[in-house]
Amino acid sequence: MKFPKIPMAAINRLSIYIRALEELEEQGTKVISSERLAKQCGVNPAQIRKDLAYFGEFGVRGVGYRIEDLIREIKEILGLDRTWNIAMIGVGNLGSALIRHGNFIKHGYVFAAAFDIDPHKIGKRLPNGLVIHHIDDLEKVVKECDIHIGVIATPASAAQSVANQLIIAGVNGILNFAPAQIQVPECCHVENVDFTIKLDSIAYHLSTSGT
Amino acid sequence: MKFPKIPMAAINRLSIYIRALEELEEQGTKVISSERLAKQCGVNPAQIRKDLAYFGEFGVRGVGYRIEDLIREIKEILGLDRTWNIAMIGVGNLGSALIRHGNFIKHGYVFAAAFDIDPHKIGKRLPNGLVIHHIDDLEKVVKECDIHIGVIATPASAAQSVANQLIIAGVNGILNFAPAQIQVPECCHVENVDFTIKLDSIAYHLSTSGT
DNA sequence: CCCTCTATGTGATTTAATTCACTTTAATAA
DNA sequence: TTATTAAAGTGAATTAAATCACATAGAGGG
Repeated sequence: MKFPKIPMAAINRLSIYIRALEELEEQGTKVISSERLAKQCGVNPAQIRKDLAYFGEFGVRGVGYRIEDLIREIKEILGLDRTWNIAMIGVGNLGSALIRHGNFIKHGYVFAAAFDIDPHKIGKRLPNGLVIHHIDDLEKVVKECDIHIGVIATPASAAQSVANQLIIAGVNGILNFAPAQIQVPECCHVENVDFTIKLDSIAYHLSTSGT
Repeated sequence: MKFPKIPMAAINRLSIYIRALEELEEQGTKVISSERLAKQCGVNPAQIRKDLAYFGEFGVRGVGYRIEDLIREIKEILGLDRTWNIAMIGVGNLGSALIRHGNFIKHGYVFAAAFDIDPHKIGKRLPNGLVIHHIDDLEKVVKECDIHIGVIATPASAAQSVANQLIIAGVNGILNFAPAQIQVPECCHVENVDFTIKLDSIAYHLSTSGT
C-alpha cells in the first residue's frame, strides 16, 4: 500500500485492538483472525484488515495474526514503544483524581509534573510525590522534566491561556478535559475529552427514542 | 427538510454551538451569523446551517440567528429543557471527582445516587450528601430515585457487568469512563469517554510529526 | 511436491459526511 | 413602494470512510 491519508478513526481503533489483543494474550491465545478480533471489538473484520494495511502486512494468510507480534507492531505504530512524560495543569478534583488513576500509567505514560494557580496548593506534594508548581513556572519545569504532553484539567475559562503557555513551552501534545474548544497552531495536536458533550448526546437519544 | 438520518457528529456539534452561544449571550450579544459562530467554534459556516436545518429553520435570512431563541431551540432539540437524574457507579478516585466536579450540574444533570462494591464505602455519605449504595441495590434505588443515566467509573473488568445491571434496571443511557467496549441492546445508548485512546492518539501524532 | 483450505490484503463499490454555490427571504433605506 | 443587501436555507458536488468481494499466498496434509 502506498501513502494514503490515514483516517483518525483508524488510529483510535488501533488502541481498541491493542486492548483486546492484550486481554487475549493474558488468556494464552497465540493467534487470532480478523473475524474473531472484529467480533470482540464490535467492528467489521475488513475494517481491521484495512486499518492495519495502512501500516504494513502483519498477518499470515490462511492463519491470522500472531497476537504477540501484532501487539508489538501496533505499539510501535502508535509510539507506545517508549515512555511519555505528562504534565497535569490544574490540580483540582479532576486533575488530582486523574493523577491517582491507574489508567494513565498502564502504557508508558508518566506524570512528571503538576501545576496550579492556587497559592494554597503551590509547593504541596501530591500522594504520588509530585510537587505542585505555579503555572508561571511552566516553561522552566517543562524543560527540566522533559514534558511531552500537557493535560488541561482547569476550568473552561483558563483552558486557552494554559494551552498558549504549553505551546510556548514547546509542548506539542495536549489532552484537554476542559469543556472549551482551544485554538492551537498546526504543530500542536489537541485531543478533547469532553463528557458534557457526551452527556448531551445521551440526553438527545433518550429524548428522541421515546423513553 | 424531510427526514434525513442525522449524523451523530451534528448532535455533538450542537453542544459546542450552545456553549459558544451562552458565552456570547453573557457578553450581551443578541444576534449572530453562521459565519461568526463558525469562526468561534472552528467549523465551516455551511455546517452550522446544515446542522440546524436537520431540525427546522431557526434563523432570519439577511440577519442571522437570535441568540436567546437559538439557545432555547437547541436545548429543546437535545432534551436539555428538563433535568436528568444520574447514578454514579464506582466511587473511586474518578467517580468521586466527577461527582464533585461542577460541569455536570451546569445543564440540568443531577447526581441522584451513587454505588460501589467496596464494603468500607457502603453507607458512607459523599460531600454532596449522597449515600453510597451497594451495587446489588441498583435496581431498587434506580426505581426510587428515577435514574435516567448511569455513569460507569469502575475498573474496565467490571464495566460490562455493571452495564448489564443498569439495563436490567431500565437505565437506557450510559456514560462509560472505563476503558472497555461494552455491549448493549439496541434500546440503550452508550457514550464512551476513553482518555487512554485519546492519549494514544496524541502519542501517535507526536511520534509521526518528528518531534 | 502438489493440492486444498483458510484468512489476509486490496481494488472496487457503497455509504456517509462535508463543503460548495446558488436561491430564497427578510430587513432597511431611498 | 421598490431596490439593495446580507445571510439563511438547500440541492449538487465533493470528499472521506466503511464495506464488499475476490484474488492471493502461506500452512498443512496426503
